[in-house]
Amino acid sequence: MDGTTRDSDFAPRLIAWHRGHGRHDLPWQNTRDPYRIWLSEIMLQQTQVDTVIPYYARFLARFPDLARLAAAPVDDVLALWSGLGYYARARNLHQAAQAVMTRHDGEFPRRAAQIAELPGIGRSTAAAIAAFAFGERGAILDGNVKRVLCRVFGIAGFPGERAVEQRLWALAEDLLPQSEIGTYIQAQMDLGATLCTRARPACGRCPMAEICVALREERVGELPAARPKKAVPQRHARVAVIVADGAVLLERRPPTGIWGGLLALPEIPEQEPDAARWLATRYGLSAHATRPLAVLNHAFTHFRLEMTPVLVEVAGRGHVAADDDHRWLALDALADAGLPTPVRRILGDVVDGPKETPQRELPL
DNA sequence: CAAGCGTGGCA
DNA sequence: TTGCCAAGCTT
Repeated sequence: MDGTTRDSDFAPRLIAWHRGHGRHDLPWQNTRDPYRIWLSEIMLQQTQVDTVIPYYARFLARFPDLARLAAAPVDDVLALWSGLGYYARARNLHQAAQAVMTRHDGEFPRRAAQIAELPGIGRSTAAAIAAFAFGERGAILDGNVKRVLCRVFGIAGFPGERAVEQRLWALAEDLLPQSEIGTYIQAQMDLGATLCTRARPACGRCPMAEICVALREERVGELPAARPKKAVPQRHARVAVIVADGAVLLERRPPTGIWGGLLALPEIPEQEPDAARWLATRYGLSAHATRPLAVLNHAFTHFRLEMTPVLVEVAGRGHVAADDDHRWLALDALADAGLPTPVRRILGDVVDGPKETPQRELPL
C-alpha cells in the first residue's frame, strides 16, 4: 500500500467480503417484491434488525400485499406499529400505499426518483428499494455507510452536519460499482452492522483493514465524530386511567407532536389538582373512586417524561361517545390498539397488577 | 436547516 | 443510573 485509500479498492473488497461473510437470510432478503423490501426499509429506519424482525412478520401476516395495506384503516396499521416508535413512519407507509394504488395504478414505481416522491421515503431509502427490487444503480447513505466511510476515508466532523453529509453523498456516489449493485448495498449495511460497529469494531476481520485511514491513524474510536451534546429537558404529565365496565377511555393524540395520531391516556391539566372535578367538567363523568398508580419514567431521544397515572373508576360510560378521537378500549384487548409503549405499560399494570419490585418487608 | 420524532440495547 | 445512538425523513 502507498498509504492512500483509493476509491477503486472499496467496492471490489466489499463485494468479495460479502459472499462469505455478509448476511443472506434476513426475512426481507431473497425477494424482489418491492412491497416487502419497502416495508423492511421503513421499519429499519433508526431501528435495529433484531427489533424489527418480529414486527415485520406480524405486519406481513396482517397485510400481505400493498393493496390490503392501502385498504386498511390507519388505526389497524398503527396497532401493528405499536411499540416500534417513530409512528409517522406508519402513517406515511399507509398514505404511500394509497398513493401507489391511486397514482400508480397499484404498481410500485420502479425508479428511485419516483419512489422518493412517496411519503416517508427519502433519497437513501428510495435508492435502497430501487437497487434491491429493480437493480437500479444508486448510492445510499444510512448510519452504517456514514460510519464506514468516515473511518475508511478518515472523514472528520459530525456526519449529521450539512457539509459533512454532502461530502459523504459525493463519496458514496463515486464508490458505486458498475454491477452487482444490490449485493454492494447490502454489503455496506452488513459491514457497518456486523464488523464496523460503533463500539468495539472488529477491525481484525475487516476487509477494509489494509486501506482504512482511521485504523492506520488509530482514530477508529474518534470516527465518526459524535453528535454535539445537548441538554435533554424533563417534562411531566398527569394522565387519567378512566375505567368503566372493564374498558378504558382513550383519546387520540394530535396529528403532530409526540405519538401523533395514536390513542393515549387523556392528560389532566397541570393547573387542575382535583382529578374528579376535571373528569366531571371535561367528560361529564362522576368518579366513585380515584387512586394514584405507579409513576413511570420514559426517555425519548430529545426529552424525558415523568408520567403520573391516576386510576379513576366511574360507574358507567355516561355520554362519552366513541367518536373518531375517543374510544373505550376493553382492558382485555390491549394488543389490538395502537398505543405508545408507556401507555401500554401503565394499562398492563392495571390489568395484571404492577410488576413486583424487590423490597424489604416493612416493619409493623 | 437544525430540530422533532420512539424505543431498546449496551457500556 | 445515565448517556449514546441505530437500515432517516419531514418541516
